[in-house]
Amino acid sequence: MKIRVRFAPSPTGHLHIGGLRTALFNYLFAKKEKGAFILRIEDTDEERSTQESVNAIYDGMIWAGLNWDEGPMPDGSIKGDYAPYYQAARSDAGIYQKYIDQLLAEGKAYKCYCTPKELEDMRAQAIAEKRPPRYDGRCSRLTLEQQKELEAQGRRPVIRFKMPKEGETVFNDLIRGEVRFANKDLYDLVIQKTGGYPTYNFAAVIDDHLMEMSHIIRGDDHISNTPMQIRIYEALGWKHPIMAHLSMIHGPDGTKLSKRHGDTSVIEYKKQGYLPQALINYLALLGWSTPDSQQIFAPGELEEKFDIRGCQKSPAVFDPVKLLWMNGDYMRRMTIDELYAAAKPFIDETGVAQGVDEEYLKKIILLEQEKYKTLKEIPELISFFFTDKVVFDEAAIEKVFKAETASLALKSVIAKYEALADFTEFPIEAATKEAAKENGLKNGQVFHPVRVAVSGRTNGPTLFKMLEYMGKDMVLKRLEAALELCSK
RNA sequence: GUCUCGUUCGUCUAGCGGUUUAGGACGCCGCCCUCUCAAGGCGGAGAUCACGGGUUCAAAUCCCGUACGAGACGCCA
Repeated sequence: MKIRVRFAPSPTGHLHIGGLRTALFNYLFAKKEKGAFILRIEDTDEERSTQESVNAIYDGMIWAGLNWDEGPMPDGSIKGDYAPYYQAARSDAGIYQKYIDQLLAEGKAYKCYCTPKELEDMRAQAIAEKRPPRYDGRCSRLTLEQQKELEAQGRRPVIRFKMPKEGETVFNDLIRGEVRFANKDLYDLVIQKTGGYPTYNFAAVIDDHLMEMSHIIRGDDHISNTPMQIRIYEALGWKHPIMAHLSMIHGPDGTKLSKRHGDTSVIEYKKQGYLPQALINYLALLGWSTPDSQQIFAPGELEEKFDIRGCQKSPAVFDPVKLLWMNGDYMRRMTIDELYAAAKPFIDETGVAQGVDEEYLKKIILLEQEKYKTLKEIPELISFFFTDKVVFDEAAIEKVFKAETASLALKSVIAKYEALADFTEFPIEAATKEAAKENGLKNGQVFHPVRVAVSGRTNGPTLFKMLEYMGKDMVLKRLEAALELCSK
């Protein structure tokens, strides 16, 4: 059997973390099984679907590196032999209508004339009477005359699928094993809306079959749809794909991850300076693991090691702190060229290093590589190299410059540095230590004021390299200026 | 309310009947390294495996209940 899986988002907003994870598991499964990963756009919600959202989904997927083998492409072209990949276009092509007509003709579906208001009242009443709020199938008993009468009144019907009411529907879920539903708990769901578009439960079945999906990997919020979809497959005489329901991602409060939890758009993570590889690695580990609990995966390793049997049945809480750690870990593993390329847009955005020589900027970035957790914090950490004046941290002044010996330390260091012909790391270090020794100061009593004087803060890169990169002129200027801030 | 699914350190997880004093990771704490901050190294605290019954010589692991949690119940997907 050819392995074919899909990610089928509805374009009603940005691609979010939950959606990305579903896409990722499908992608990894396809890669691992040497199958095809298909993108299908489920835009049958006429009110909410937008092309803008489709573009946002493309952006998110491409940034995350989840390239699809089939589907619509951002440049407007189409890849794959099962086009169209937009459901609205498929609907316009009459693809769904054909099967609607077939089910109608076979008596497996019927017209329902209930208005949204009537349905809402029915639900409200059912809840009040503590009954399940489901459609009771009343329109299935309408005679032809009654239907004509309602149409004469100007009512437009929806089409509902006639669910079996007895027996049970059982399917074998790849992740959960056997799942059984009593058919009495199913209900006659709408398969075609008044406007002529199919509903999700119907369109997904038709397309998954027509596009020859071998497996359906989706969130377990779809589990209760599954028996009804299976009944539609059967009514059409089709075999259903293998089902696999992923556990949900939860927020810290234990409910399904939503916007207020940080289920923010994938692009927002990009803006916040996360690396796509790190986000993907983190997401892969939410609800999935290898037998040895491996944490960090080299490029291509996830694709190789993914095994759907490692999927967790229970939901996972999204932990931004671990994501942050992982992002930092990925940043530490980057070569300077990689890091520079990734950081450049963030640096340019702030304008802190405008016109700075590339090789020089790389050296500066490298100085604090082990400190970065996101790309976004790089400009702030390196900006003191490029500003005219040092921006001092108040606490640093208080702690370091107010020391009795600060002024003495700076003065002696200035004298030493002025005399230095070779202003590079090791001579600077020797000169600084000499200054300390000659004045009976501990190294720290000199190092710390110098550090604050040139950088404005107490925590920064290794001192002497920093001074070397900064250059003699700037260092001396800053040391002089700092003298003003010291208590005598 | 009904149905479905789930339940191992705070969090992500390993574990698929004996090798378990329940392993790893994040976070937390301590020590080392050290010019600061990080990073790194080492160590520590942290889980009566939700609870109660069974099955078995033996259960975190199998079965049944209970509790709790989540999801679904749309002319949304």
